[in-house]
Amino acid sequence: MRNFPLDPVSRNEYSFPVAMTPITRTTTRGGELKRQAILEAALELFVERGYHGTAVPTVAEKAGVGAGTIYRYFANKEALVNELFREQKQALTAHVLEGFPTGAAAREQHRAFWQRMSDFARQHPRAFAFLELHSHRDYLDDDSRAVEQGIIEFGTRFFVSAQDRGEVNPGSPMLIMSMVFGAFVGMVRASWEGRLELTDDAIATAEALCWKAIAAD
Amino acid sequence: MRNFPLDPVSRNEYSFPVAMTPITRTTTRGGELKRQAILEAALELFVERGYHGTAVPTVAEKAGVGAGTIYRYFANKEALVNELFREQKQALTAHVLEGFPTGAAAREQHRAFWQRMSDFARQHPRAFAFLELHSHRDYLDDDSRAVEQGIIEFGTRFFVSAQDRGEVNPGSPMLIMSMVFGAFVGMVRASWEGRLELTDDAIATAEALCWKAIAAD
Amino acid sequence: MRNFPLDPVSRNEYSFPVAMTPITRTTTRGGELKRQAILEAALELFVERGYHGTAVPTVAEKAGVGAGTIYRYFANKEALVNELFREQKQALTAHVLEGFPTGAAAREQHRAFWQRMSDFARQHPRAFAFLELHSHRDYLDDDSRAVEQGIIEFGTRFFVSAQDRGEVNPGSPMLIMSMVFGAFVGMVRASWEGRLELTDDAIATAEALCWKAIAAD
Amino acid sequence: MRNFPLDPVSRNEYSFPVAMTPITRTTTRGGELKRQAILEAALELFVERGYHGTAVPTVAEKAGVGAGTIYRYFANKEALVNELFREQKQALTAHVLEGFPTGAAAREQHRAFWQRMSDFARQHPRAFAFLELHSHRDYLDDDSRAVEQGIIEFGTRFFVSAQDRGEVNPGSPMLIMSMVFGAFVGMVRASWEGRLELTDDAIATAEALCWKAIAAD
DNA sequence: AATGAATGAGGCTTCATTCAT
DNA sequence: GATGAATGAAGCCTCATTCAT
Repeated sequence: MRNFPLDPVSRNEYSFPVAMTPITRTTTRGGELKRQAILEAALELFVERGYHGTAVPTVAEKAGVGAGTIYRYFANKEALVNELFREQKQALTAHVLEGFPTGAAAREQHRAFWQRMSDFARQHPRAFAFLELHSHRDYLDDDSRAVEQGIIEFGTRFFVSAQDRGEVNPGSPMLIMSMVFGAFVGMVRASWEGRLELTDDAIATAEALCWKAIAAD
Repeated sequence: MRNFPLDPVSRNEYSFPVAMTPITRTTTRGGELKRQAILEAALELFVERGYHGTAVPTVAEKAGVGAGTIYRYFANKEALVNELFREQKQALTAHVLEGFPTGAAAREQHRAFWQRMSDFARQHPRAFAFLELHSHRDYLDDDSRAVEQGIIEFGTRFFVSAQDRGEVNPGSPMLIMSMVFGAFVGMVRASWEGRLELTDDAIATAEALCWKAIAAD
Repeated sequence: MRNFPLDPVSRNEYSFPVAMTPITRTTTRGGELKRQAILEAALELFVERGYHGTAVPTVAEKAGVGAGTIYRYFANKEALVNELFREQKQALTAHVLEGFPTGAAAREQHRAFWQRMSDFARQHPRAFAFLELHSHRDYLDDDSRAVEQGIIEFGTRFFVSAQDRGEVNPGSPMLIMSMVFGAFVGMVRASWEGRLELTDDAIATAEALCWKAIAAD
Repeated sequence: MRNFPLDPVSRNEYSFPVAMTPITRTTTRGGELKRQAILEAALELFVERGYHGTAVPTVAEKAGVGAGTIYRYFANKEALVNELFREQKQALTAHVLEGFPTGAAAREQHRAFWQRMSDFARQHPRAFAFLELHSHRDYLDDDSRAVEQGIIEFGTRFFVSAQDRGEVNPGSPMLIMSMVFGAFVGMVRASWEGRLELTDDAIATAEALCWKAIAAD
């Protein structure tokens, strides 16, 4: 029926995929504040100009620190972008998964997914744009790829489980997941590019549309 | 009923939106060959490392021409990426629109759209990846943005028209279009990242799913 | 009698140890000229301030080329200092060995050695200072170490051979060689530091002193 | 007979040339300990990588003190290297000169010189390497140059005196001194580079060789 | 027309030094 | 007194662009 490989145990169970480690690299509050300022500045600039298009001193200036200071917190530019990616991807993941109604009906979960993703995209538009509207294949390290893998696996398990319970039509869970997530990203991209507005209505409509596509007949 | 602004004339008509100008900047055939070699090399490299991550001499080397030669065909690096973007976007547009069954039923047109897009994505994976998997906001000029606008407008008009004919459920055409296109991109991205294969079956399934989402009840 | 390890074949034979390759890295004359200008500028500066104390742009300026030009001829600063070291060490070696009276009496050879070394030190004082008055342990690569090894081996073989012929007193050839070469360097260093002058007389005196030290009784 | 300029008074007299000031810059014992730790760390690093190749924070780390602490003991990096040079040069000088048999026969004094130098080189190999195997022309200040001058003058006076007593062959004392010292350094350098071992035998042999070179006929 | 050597501005990073704690 | 986080000048190197050939 489905040739998607998943170990039996996980068929009806899917859970928190990524470590939610609240990293505290520096002991001092001031240090952590500076680290955050650097990450925020980098996020903003990377979204606008991309990783390679952004100069480290520019990040420093926007963060309000000296250029050399960045290297007290990050080994180099690549480490900076990787830590930023991981933190934001984990934040997105946490935003979606914390208190997620894992036991509810599939439709309910689908709605929750769209709701939580939309919340995040609206509250952290740049983080979402950085994560999903840019290609990172160039500089992501293994750790970051692992973090990225986490939410993909979670989504896939959700569809597997929902299919097994007969609430979602059969079909490759990876394909379904990619399309649903793609549709969501497409919506956010349109909003990001000013072609539509992410109102509650729009989101509800989008979610309903998507559900129609995948709901069991 | 729909507040999406479209001039009345175009409601039931949508046609070739973009200039299909087969530009021939250089008179010699050899010149055109070189120009194409440069564009192909640039495409490959931009996909892998991004625009800012790619050095002009690297493009020259991959194209098998001298570094200075690039500047006989393109004013500078930014002009190069813009021409590349336009040519590829226009190629994609042309691939979808040439001989498009404009008069057929919406479902038929939807199928044609998926089919043609998939064809293009499979025949020119790097072109598609360059166009849709990268953020270009940094360097696109007005001309390029206009070209990009073209296919968006075409898609939107299709949905407007199909809605007017009652074949597609109401709802913001821009939202619908963004989600359908997003779903398609999501599918291709998954394939690009090796998470699924773009088989005929997968594409047919995906199209059917999408149609379920938007088909009039 | 002597525990210094040397294969039997080489006992009475010692010959040209290093490749005398007249390297021509760039085809154009202009290129080679620039390369030489860079090496000369580097030599002068390294002698004065040492390798780490010399900035690459300073070398470029003194050589009369752009900073980036240096990297067309040398992979990086370390490659530059290594090529400089090898070229000069080989030049010194060649100066001593070309036409060296290998078959003559030991005293004659000793005289030739002092004569040729002195010639080189007087004609190329900076090259000699760079080679022998600085510590290179920090940045020399294997190739350079191999080149350095060449002349040491040659010297040692000379003493081995002369001892075997009974013209030089027994004793560790490595120790004798190190002391004779050290005495020569000591003399040149004194001259370099302005404490004496390298006149023909001084050199002849020095050679005679040294020979007294090692001549067979 | 000899045109080497030395004031008449000093002809038969040579004595302790340098201030042996045991400087105590800081009152506390702990302070002095820290100062020593810094100097030792610097010595080790300067020998390995040279002055310019060594970063002050690296010295601090190796010394087990904060980076800022170094600046409580030394005005700046250059002051540090100069104080290090002077202390070690004075230590070497003191090691050779304290209790030196000034009145003994020249041969005896020559033996004492080699013996004491060797002792120092074996007990403080890094100090000797720092002092004699590196070029300091870059950063030595006048004080340091004066200290360096001290032992040179002592050595020269010894040879002047020995020549006057007919125990050493005539010839420029500066040349003789430079060669003898050079031969010694050559021997130590060979040992430092692993080409021979500084055994008692080797040292005795070396001293005998040297004496042969300079002894009056 | 084509080349690729040359350039120097600008990018990433280090490090001598300072200063708030 | 001691620390080490912070700084920004300066170092090494890259690369978009030019121009002599």
